[in-house]
Amino acid sequence: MKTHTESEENYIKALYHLGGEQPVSNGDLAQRVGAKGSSVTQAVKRLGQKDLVNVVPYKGVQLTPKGIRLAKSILRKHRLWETFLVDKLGFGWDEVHPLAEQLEHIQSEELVDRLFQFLGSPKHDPHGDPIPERDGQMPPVLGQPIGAFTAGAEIRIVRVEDAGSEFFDQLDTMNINLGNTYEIRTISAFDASVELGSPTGSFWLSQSMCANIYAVQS
Amino acid sequence: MKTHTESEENYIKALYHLGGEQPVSNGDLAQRVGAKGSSVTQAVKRLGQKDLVNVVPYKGVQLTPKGIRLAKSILRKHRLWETFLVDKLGFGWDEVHPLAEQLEHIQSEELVDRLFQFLGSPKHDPHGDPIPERDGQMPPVLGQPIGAFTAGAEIRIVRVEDAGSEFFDQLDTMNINLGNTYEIRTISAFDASVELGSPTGSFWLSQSMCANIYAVQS
DNA sequence: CTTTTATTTTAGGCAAAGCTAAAAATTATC
DNA sequence: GATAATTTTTAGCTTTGCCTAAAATAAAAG
Ligand SMILES: [Mn+2]
Ligand SMILES: [Mn+2]
Ligand SMILES: [Mn+2]
Ligand SMILES: [Mn+2]
Repeated sequence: MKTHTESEENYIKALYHLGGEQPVSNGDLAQRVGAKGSSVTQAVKRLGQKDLVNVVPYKGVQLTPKGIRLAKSILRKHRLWETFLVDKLGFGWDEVHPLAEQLEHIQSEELVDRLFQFLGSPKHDPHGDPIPERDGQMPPVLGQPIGAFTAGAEIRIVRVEDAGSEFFDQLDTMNINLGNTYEIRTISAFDASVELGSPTGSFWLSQSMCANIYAVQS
Repeated sequence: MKTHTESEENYIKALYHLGGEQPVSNGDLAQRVGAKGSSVTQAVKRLGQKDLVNVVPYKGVQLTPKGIRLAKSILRKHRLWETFLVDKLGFGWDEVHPLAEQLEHIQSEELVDRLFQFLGSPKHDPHGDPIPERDGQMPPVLGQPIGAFTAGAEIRIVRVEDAGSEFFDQLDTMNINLGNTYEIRTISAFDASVELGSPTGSFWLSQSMCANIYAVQS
């Protein structure tokens, strides 16, 4: 049960985010971790020696099974900490990501298990993203983009994509939260914007807002 | 509000632990951080450049006011996290120190403030050690060693020194916890061991156990 | 199928943090 | 006060992780 540096873990996380189990290009990885390509070449060489990735020069980098396991365990910690910060400490869902990026590197199986219990064995984090299970299984990725429903449908918001702080601000000012339910009133044939109705009135959501908000029929 | 590396923070913490505001020798510091003297010489030079310590070659290293502020803020985080781990996650008080050594390096004022509130604004950690206030003030260091009381006194355990895991195991098997109250029955003139009485019976504590257990009259 | 463009790797540096071994300074001893 | 023992510093090396600039390779365009 070796231990990894923060940098290593960030590369693994980036690889999982970009490609999942598929190979990722040097350039994309460099962009994601915020380093230069040359640094990435070196870094993945180190990861390769630890059997966390397979590197094919000029072709791409791919997580090994071991790398995937590590990626999921970091993601699990990230999302559990986000849940803690929102549910227990009262942070806004737009504030917790940078903090979770620090907390996700704390190493202790025991701590993760206890945190998980303390939070009531959650399956999804404050943004609706699935929290990997202890054994690596992934709960379902919930919902479809709002635009995918048809007029008349009753929907419940179950997930939002992290589309930056302005997006979260907009959700905030419109009072849109996970769990909210609406009726789909209209879907514009012109610009794909959507009119949502609730007991208290109705309002329009732009196409780009809709694209980042996921819901299920309720 | 610059940010510090984990190594830097560990040196600062070690300096505060060893000398408080007083100078500390290279050797003592090396021993405490688990590095060689030569590494320490280098490290404190770097800390000096950041105005966290004053170095007098061959003489010793001393925290600056800025260094003291940092030391206290790390200690605050350490002890708040220990409180969280014990009070909220149900860890034993003998298990939390290594975890807190990781968590103490998480950087976020906001997180510390919210954690503090969440825990009910505690003044002391699970071992009875004072938690520095937001502004650097220190709550009182509680209690006197058990041997300092006189026979007949009613006492309450308020603090234990971290004297290693065997010490904690011993406390555990003897069922001794913070908050417990006893009567001092006897203090041996021969070996300074102490007989404590409780409603359920009485038992003897060796001198070296007593030296690490602090109590107040109750 | 060349040539141009874009991507990736190499080569060479730098800073943080550690190490060992040798030199220098301090402290203790006779 | 000179010498021996201890402590501290210097010098030189290592690894991680990042950088820039140049060389090599792959992909796109003609
Ligand atoms: Mn996140
Ligand atoms: Mn991270
Ligand atoms: Mn502790
Ligand atoms: Mn530490």
